Amino acid sequence: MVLETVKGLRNHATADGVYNAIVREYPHISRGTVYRNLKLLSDIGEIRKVEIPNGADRFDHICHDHYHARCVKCGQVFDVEMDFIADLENKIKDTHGFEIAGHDIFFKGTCLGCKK
Amino acid sequence: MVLETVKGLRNHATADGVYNAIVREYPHISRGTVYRNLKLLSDIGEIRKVEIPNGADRFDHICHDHYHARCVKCGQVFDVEMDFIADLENKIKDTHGFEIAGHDIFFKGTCLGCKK
DNA sequence: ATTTATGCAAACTATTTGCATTGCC
DNA sequence: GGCAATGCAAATAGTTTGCATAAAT
Repeated sequence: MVLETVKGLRNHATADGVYNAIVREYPHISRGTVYRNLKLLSDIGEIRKVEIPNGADRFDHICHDHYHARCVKCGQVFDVEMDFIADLENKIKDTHGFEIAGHDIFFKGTCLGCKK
Repeated sequence: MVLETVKGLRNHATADGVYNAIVREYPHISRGTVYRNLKLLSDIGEIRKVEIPNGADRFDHICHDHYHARCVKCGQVFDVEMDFIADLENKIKDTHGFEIAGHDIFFKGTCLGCKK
């Protein structure tokens, strides 16, 4: 049910958003269960956990690798239409032995709604 | 004193790290004061606050724009030796009205110490 | 019956804030 | 005296966890 909900809410739902969506139909569910299942689902790769700097984690149904933008006013997270730079880590001059496993890019700014 | 300490600890200190460093010499200082001064100093641009996905904020003395890598095992944050991509936001195909103010790149992986 | 998941509440981490108090010009 | 900075504790947000109960196999 958590999986269905994450897929349904397309907008990078927070754990709390998922909980709120589910609790409307199943008032007995607890936050603990939501968190546990979100963790489980992202561990097995059914959904993706997007860790946001200075903000609650977001959960998205997996599609392609992509970047995110966060509005500094309302905190909403948006997908960024930009090609994924698969070879970005090759641009690092010296990793000093750090073994890179991946990267994320976050843009910050003001969303359309908050500009008004 | 908070400023001195952030400059002294070069390694992206957390607020707690700054507090711990100061409290050794001034046992009376409170976390609240450290947080308040860290905020103040980063607001006026004396230090830089680096907001980390899924981790405590880090504070650094300002130098150039640069990216960070975080070890998934120990949580330590490292500077990445890579040119800053000033025009990265120009690669976005359609911002949908989102006004970009800046970006950050985070690499994740395993540091030298934790690989052993 | 035995494993597994759930609800609930408490704990935890990082941070902010209200408020009385201290220190300074 | 008056104003800003501090200490302290409580409040907050997001998340995890221990444990007894309830489901599922």
